[in-house]
Amino acid sequence: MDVEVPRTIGLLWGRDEPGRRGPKRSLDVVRIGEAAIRIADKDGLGAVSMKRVAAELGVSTMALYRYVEGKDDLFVVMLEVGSGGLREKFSTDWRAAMEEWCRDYRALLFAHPWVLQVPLAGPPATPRQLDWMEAAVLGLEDSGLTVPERMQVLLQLNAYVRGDAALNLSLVDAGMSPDGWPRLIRELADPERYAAVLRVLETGEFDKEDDPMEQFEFGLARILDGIELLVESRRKG
Amino acid sequence: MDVEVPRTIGLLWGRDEPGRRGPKRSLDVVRIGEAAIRIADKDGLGAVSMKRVAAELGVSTMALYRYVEGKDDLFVVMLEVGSGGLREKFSTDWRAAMEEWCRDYRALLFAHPWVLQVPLAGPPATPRQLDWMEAAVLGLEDSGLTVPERMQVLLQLNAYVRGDAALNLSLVDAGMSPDGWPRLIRELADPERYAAVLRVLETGEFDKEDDPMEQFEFGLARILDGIELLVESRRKG
DNA sequence: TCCGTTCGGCGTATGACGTAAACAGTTTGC
DNA sequence: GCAAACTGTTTACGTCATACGCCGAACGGA
Repeated sequence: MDVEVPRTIGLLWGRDEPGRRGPKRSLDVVRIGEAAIRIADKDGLGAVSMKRVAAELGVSTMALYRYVEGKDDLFVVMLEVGSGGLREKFSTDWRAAMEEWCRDYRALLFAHPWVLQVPLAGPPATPRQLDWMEAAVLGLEDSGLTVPERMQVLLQLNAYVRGDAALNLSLVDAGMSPDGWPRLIRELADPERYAAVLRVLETGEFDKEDDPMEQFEFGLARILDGIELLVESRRKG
Repeated sequence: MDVEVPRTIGLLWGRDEPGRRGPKRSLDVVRIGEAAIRIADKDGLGAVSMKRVAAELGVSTMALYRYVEGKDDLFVVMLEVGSGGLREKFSTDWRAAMEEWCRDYRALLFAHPWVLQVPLAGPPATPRQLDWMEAAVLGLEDSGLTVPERMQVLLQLNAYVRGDAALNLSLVDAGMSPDGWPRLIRELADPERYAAVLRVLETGEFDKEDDPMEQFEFGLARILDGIELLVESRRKG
């Protein structure tokens, strides 16, 4: 009835076999992950190559393969090591707790934009990933929601935070001036077929850049409003 | 005051310069995009290489560069060509319209899972991408929401549909049996530190696989509930 | 009609990438 | 001390995106 645990995931859980024979190891998965993260933070996920990470550590490329099965594995390690920043104590009120959770998450994504580009391979299975999940599940525990409903809430919040961050970061990433996109659309779009979009652009509400944080909080409040409806219906009915 | 339009985006808007001298072109961006999509649908986005796309079209690798500036550009074309499936007529009621929009979007993502993996480079700027936006904006037009609020709603729905699809598809992708993940967690997670998560797993609500479509609709309804609150507050107050 | 310009498709070449395999040096257990 | 086990390195291979130069096709002007 044993579960087959992928090797690197085991390592991240501290399941390191004690050293026996041979030379001492000069690295460990965490240091490798930190080096990769340093590169990704500076030059983007695309700049993370085995060679570059090895160089950052002053070691040959192939040395990494003693600690990590391959590049996919390296991504797993990066996600784990880079997923800090979760606060210790959350509010007891479920709504406040969820707000805090989302803000922490958002801060993480803005600090490490590459997280959004890592091709995710399955549900969370490493300690810090689970820390995030634990905090969220715990925060919802006194909400009165059923278990599937709580999972649904998690999905929604997770998706919202990621979506918001992805949009804001991609704008920066595309190197567009704030009014670059509206100008482009006005130039290209057939005014009849895209009447509604153009009408929105004409209001000028796009050019004046609202505070992204404010936008984020507004949307979050709306989502939590919806969830609160559900919570209340579960409490009453 | 001219706007600099990226070459391939111009092509997609039909801004093809009329043929002049030289041999007739044997391809066009749309056929290239279709070939790439055929490959991505079958073997994933990772299998889309210039060589492979060219082979699919019975042409040499370098021929593609006459139509597409590079691989990033190819992705833009793929997104554009693959973004069909939007219905013609939407309900006039904003909520029903948004439901239809989300369902169409979800269907698209399940038909072409690679869409979620394409590194997106900026806001939508091609015809079909804008069709989606037009439909959504139009659907919200009689909601009474302000323009920024409508954009917020769009972001939320977009994020939710993508997040839901990403989760469901990544589970399939990781090749996990339905109970694979819970088993793994139970094996690895410290029962004290991850008490809440483990409590959720114990309910067994995870192993029995709910209909994903039903889950999707449930979550969507909750989000729309939240938006409806906002709509009503704008109508009354 | 003919020629020069222009352009489409192809072949080759380059440098980066991920990683398999063989190797050499070091530590440990017997 | 010797062999096993384990370390990091070197070399090598196949694949990738793509820069460059060539050839021949098609058209415009003469």
